Amino acid sequence: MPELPEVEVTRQGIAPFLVEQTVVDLVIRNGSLRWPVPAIAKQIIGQVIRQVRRRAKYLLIDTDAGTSIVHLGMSGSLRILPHDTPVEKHDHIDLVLANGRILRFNDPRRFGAWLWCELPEEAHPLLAKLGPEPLTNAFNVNQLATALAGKKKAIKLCLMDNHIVVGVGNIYANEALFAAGIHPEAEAGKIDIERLTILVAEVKQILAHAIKQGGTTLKDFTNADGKPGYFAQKLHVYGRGGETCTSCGNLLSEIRLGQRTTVFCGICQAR
DNA sequence: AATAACACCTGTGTGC
DNA sequence: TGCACACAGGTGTTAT
Repeated sequence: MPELPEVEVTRQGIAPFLVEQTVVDLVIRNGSLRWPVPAIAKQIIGQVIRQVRRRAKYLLIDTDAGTSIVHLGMSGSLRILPHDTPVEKHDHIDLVLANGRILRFNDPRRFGAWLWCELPEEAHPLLAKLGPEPLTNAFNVNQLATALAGKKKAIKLCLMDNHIVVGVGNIYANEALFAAGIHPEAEAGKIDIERLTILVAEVKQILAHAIKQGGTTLKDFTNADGKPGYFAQKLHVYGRGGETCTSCGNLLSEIRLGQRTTVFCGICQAR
């Protein structure tokens, strides 16, 4: 489900209900996620939540004793609900708060994760090797050009590589390349600096705009209040293979790159 | 070292 | 109606 905008929308939605709250319980109904939810995750019980941060697509729930590392995978969601809300299918975990609310983790495919890490979490293996955040100045054309130098694989695969830049998944990789006029199969190391400059700007612009729109709801993404995102209405290529290009009217091409559906305009994104 | 393929899992849509 | 299959917003692990 979520790429960076959806995770950030989730963070913004849940944070006000969590910060400064005491955790009363952690109910694990099904700890069989991508990795087993460790027993030590219950260390959060009795702690006060200090802040809720995001690194890449990971949500970090900070307490004085440690940090819960939560990932939504492909189909995960987090909702703030009254503590007595009936449990539905795939409601795997509840973080129970002293204020009578719960943070409920639902994830049909169970590709998500709920881990625990003693500070500092930057050293955690999952987070240690991540590239720069796309919405910070650490992601810029110099950094990108350096990271892509000599790379022979397709630019789209590089955009989706967490070592190069985090948070850009299949939807926004397609959209950013269309906006920048770059063919998704273009050899990453051979793209000129002018194009890369545009690409960096488009990645930032598209992600920021998607966050403002509440994220992209393709099927079932909702924010912490249960409301969908509206960015899907602004998608130019994702999910539109065979339809007409919004810029030139040409029929959009659809291929597979790295096992992921890739859509582009052969005219606007010529090699 | 870099790249490509596979793995995890459930739900949904399509075509027969 | 049933069944087989392809595909879905991610990413760590394994193989080439």
